[in-house]
Amino acid sequence: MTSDPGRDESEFLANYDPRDYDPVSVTVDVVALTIRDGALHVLLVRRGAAPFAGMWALPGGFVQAGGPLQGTEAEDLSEAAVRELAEETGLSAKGGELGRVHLEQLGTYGAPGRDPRMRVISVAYLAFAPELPDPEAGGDAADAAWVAVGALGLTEAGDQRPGTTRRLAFDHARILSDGLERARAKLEYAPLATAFCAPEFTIPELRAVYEAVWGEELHAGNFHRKVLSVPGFVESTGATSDKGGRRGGPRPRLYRAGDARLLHPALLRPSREEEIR
Amino acid sequence: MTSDPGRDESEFLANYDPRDYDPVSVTVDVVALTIRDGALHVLLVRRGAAPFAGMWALPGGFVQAGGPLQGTEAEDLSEAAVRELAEETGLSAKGGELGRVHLEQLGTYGAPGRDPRMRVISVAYLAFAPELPDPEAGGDAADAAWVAVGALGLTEAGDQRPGTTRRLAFDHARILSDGLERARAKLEYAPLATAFCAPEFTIPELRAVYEAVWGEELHAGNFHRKVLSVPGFVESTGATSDKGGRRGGPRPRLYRAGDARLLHPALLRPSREEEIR
DNA sequence: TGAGTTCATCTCGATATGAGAAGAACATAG
DNA sequence: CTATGTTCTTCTCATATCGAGATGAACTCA
Repeated sequence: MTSDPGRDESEFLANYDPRDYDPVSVTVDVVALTIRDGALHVLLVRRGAAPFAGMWALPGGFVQAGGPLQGTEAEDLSEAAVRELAEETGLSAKGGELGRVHLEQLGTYGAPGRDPRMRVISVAYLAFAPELPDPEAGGDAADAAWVAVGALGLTEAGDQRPGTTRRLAFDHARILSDGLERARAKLEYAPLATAFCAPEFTIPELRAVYEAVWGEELHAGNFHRKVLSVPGFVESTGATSDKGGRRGGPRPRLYRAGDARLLHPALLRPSREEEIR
Repeated sequence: MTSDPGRDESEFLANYDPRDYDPVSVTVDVVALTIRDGALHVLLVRRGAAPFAGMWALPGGFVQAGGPLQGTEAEDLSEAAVRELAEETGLSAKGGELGRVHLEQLGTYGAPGRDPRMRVISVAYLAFAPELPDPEAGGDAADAAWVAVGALGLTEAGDQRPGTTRRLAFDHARILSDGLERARAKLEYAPLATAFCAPEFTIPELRAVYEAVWGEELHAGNFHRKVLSVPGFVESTGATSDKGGRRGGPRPRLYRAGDARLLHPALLRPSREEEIR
């Protein structure tokens, strides 16, 4: 050990040349989920450039490292996720459509060969959004659309069933599968379902979110009792919706998201018994 | 769209030069946890080289990109985690001491400026190990040791309290904090506590794991009832420990880990009420 | 031998859950 | 306008789970 590590360090930095190492690129990909027409949808872009040109993919792109070659500012990973989402879909980031989305890190995918160009490490993010307008393609994307998750033919193994029309590029089928499983699990113990709703929502709307994500119907009475009994999940606005349901029924009451960060006790999905082993 | 995307793609790859981009490095860091003397310990190395020479850090290092400059094989991220763990601690990877550790991805940290050398993205892994021998320093590490987590003065904000002797390099205090919170949460619904134990263990030993990770005492009778009632958590060996407890008591029975992947119903920690808001 | 500790099991009240029922409010077809 | 069917909201009841405490037997140590 030296008595002056500070000197060692500046000396080290002066002699350090990153170009002596094999290059690795870092990208950010986003699994953005929303509910449309009662079904879970994911935001996809059609690739306009190689590799995998013409195939569908999660919105994403390279992280701006910050340096002289491209003259870009260094950005944190979550900032890169929001930027890519905005660039490739035409949705506005700050205060606009993307202002109310919940964003969290999903995982990082770095198997050798997952990108034919070079060694690419992808940091995947998971986003939950209320119903948003149709996206407009931008950046490298030839097209962009909300696609029903059920139409992608995802298998439990993270693949797509043969015959599925919209094929996903890279290992994005696996990333999407992981994101869906995370969403299903997290709805149990976190108040995330409200992120899919408008600022004011009804209990039946909230139940529709759970049913869309979990893919199974819930007991309306028990769900209602449960949501109101979990402290901080929702709070009443005192108001009532101005219309009844599409097929009849009384006007439901309106609620806001509460201040709880965890749901206790949790809302467990009925089908969990199958997954235990 | 072209009618022959394959040609586009090979053409693209021929013209593609990664050196046109600002460089980003990717490292893997490991939060390796174990129980020693009834307390939770984490594996740390003392840095021998700049930056942060002399400070303590999580074991880790650069991912081998696979390329001509260094002549290394490309490796997946989890392989890199095991390799770094072995290199810097002298523990043997395959079939040896590291053979029985549980490894999972924790998260990725990429804030600009977190490494003074250059833009570095760190993929953090979380490892759960039964009691292992003392490590031997290797690679870039000047020293390596199991350190009691309680002695590091971690705050909820991911910092270290002033006056703590062992200072952590980079943002490793935050990474460690995140790893501990993941461990605490995951013990609730996954049979991970058995990963801290020998192949055969007693219910009181399992309870000691929960108490060490959660930092609170549990009701022995209720814990016993609960563990035996969760399907697939543990299975009886039929045998009985050959000694009683250190301070008396009957000889406890021996169990093995069961085949459950999720604990249902979960074992909820008593103190969770404080974290809800 | 005696005192103190621990394992393993049981009891009891409080709480949570699943399934079903019922009344009131509403949309829509006729 | 009326009749029919749907939906919201609240109940009931049986069952499952949980927290707290108690008990007897087995064991260590002084």
